[in-house]
Amino acid sequence: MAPAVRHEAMRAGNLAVVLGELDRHGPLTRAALAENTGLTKTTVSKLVGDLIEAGMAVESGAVRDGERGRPGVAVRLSGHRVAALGLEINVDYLAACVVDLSRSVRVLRTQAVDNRAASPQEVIAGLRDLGAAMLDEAAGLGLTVAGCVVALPGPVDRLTGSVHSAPNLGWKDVAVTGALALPVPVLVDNEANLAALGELWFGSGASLGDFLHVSGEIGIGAGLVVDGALFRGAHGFAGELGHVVVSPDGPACRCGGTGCLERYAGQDALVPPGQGINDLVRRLQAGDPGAAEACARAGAALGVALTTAVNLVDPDTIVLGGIFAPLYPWVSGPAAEAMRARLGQMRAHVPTLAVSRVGGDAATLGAAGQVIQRVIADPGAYLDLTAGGTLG
Amino acid sequence: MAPAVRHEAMRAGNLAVVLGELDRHGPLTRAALAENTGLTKTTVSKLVGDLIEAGMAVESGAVRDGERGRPGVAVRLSGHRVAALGLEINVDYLAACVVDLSRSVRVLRTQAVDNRAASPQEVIAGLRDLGAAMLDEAAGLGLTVAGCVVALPGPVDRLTGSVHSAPNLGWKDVAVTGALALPVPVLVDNEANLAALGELWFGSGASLGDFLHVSGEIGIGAGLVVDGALFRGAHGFAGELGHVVVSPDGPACRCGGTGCLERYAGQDALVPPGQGINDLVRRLQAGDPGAAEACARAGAALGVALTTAVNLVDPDTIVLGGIFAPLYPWVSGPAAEAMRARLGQMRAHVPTLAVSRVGGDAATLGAAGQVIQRVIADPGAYLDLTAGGTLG
DNA sequence: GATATTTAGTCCACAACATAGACTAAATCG
DNA sequence: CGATTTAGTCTATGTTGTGGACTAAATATC
Repeated sequence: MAPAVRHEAMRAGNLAVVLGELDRHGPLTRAALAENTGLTKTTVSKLVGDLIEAGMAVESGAVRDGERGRPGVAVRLSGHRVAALGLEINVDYLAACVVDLSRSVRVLRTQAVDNRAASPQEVIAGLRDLGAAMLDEAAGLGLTVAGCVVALPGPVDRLTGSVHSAPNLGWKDVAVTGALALPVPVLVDNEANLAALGELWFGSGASLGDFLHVSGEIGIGAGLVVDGALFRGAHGFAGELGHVVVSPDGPACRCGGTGCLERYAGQDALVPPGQGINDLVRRLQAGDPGAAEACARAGAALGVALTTAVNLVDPDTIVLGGIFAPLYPWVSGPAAEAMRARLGQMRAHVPTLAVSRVGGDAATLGAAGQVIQRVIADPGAYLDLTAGGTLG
Repeated sequence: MAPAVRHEAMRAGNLAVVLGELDRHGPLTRAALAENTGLTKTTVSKLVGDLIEAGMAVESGAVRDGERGRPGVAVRLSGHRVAALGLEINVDYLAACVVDLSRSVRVLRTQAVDNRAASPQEVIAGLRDLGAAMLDEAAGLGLTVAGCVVALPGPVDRLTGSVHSAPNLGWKDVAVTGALALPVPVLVDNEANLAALGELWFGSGASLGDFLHVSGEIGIGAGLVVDGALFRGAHGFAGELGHVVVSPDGPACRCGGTGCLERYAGQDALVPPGQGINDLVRRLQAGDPGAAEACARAGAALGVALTTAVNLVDPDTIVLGGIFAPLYPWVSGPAAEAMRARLGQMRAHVPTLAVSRVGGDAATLGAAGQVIQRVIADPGAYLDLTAGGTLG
């Protein structure tokens, strides 16, 4: 049920309206904010005052809109006080970043580690060290970290902060949030979900409407962004594109099914064991016809799965990330062709394919971005956090 | 952007909180409402007073909770004043219903007409007559109709109230809202979407969480309900289950693709032309092995498509409606088996299959229910409508 | 260069709403 | 019958946004 609306909720709501407007439509004067939000100038002035005091907004010089009249003072999001920590555990690396309220990446670090060889406890200990170092660094920059999100390659229970099963890591029933023990609130989330959000906030997402972001790795995941928010499904396991059935009589998959997309377009289907995607790209660039053929087949299978996804979920755009980003020139054509052939007659608008603009850091950035998003959506909850903050 | 929160919005929000609580948790005393919503007794009393004055709530006798102390007065939704009109245009009938605020069906009427033989203008004129008759009848019952939703078998543009293309009706670019010209606000929506909502409000939906409702007819549509609201996708065309690819090399489909679910489990794939579903059911009940075999094949194909849907969209339950309701005993087994085989290993919870409890009226009822839902979600917008209302 | 005009931002009296707690009402318990 | 308990109302108060008057700072016009 929607919570009762009290006076404080009204206040919090309007703070969010003003901060959200600053976030979306750049620097604005108080007068313009009043115009855009429908609030009075008086109210906007008070709210902006509070945001500035909390270090979430700053004045940034006079602005003449060309017309006559007294010039206004531009107000914009401030990146000087509030920040977020993004962490990522993946098969062969740990990553961390600090992002400030204006979504500038202030620190970004990656550690190559073979996490399959280590126990979950060792991996989490390593992540804690990395996270703690990032928090120190953030403090050194004068930043107060509002929270932390951890990206994991597998389905997670966000309520308990634990992983039921992450086959790629070899994890089963690992409690992450508790074990991490960082001095900020911690949430965990699925890597594919966060990569989609990373694309939304740090890639081409702002110019996209609703989109489906495909994270091709060993498994193939997808994140669906609708109205600026993730669609998670009833249990948080939506977006398992890798196990969409491409051909019911196809080869057996590790999920127990047959003919899943993963068997046609996952990394293991494209690259012989021991090699990486870069090897494949090199062969493709050298003009190896067998490699091109394999990619075309994978692209066609991807196109079938995406057709199905479009029919069910109706995204506006489809962004290919992960291994499909470097393979885009060889994969996207056949995929788009399959979609056009199957969808073109029924739909006025067949979704466009696009490459991911964010590289391998999409999930890490999306993790931090999710905290920032939360702050912007409810600044009232974070005013205290930062009021007594560092220098300023 | 979320609208600015003004005083009136606070009021409207709390009215919705109270009315929503009454809707979900049955008759409650003012004290219990205060407890449940977090509002004070004073505030609840004022809000309840307004709701009673507007005819949206009534007091209904004293209540002793068994304990001692002064007994409270139970307050519940009132069905005596506010109502909604649901209309449906389908291939071979028109239907209409009047539903009151407490979601009781007050009038329900169906007219058998061959709408393929008539022009869209004639069909809409017929619907207008039916709708106007229902409005008269509602007025006779002392009901004020807050709005109307029209269910159509095809994708609609809800903003303009028009149908781009409804192949089953043979319609192309028909503006419905404008042509209908009823003296209440009119919206149009897709039949499969509304059938899902019909199941939510008039079937087993209340006990379900998030669910996918499959409407099998000549085409196969689906509506996904998440958090009590429809998931529509970017353009409102989500849920086209009928064109999910079951087998990429399968038979050609009228959509231009190949191997769509519709070709395996649509009405035309199960029943020879000229016959209806009832004929098939009769053969099945008589023990016709060929018919049972055909249903099993259709069920298996449905299971493959549903597996894909579960992977992408993660519903909690799947409700089979339309032609799959009478065929449930013969179709659900193979479908469930396919899903279990493909999903059981990965997922802790494989969605349950269930039969629709609402019959062919699901979409009509869902249409009216959507208006009721809107009133309950924002009673403030409808207070005036009913304040000067009929007798009382 | 002085004055009018225009736009930005602040100030102050006021209105809308929810709150807290005192108060009245109506039941059961002893 | 009085004590206790719970429901509901009443009154004074607090928080928040509003509207319009006011000040500030620019350009346009004469």
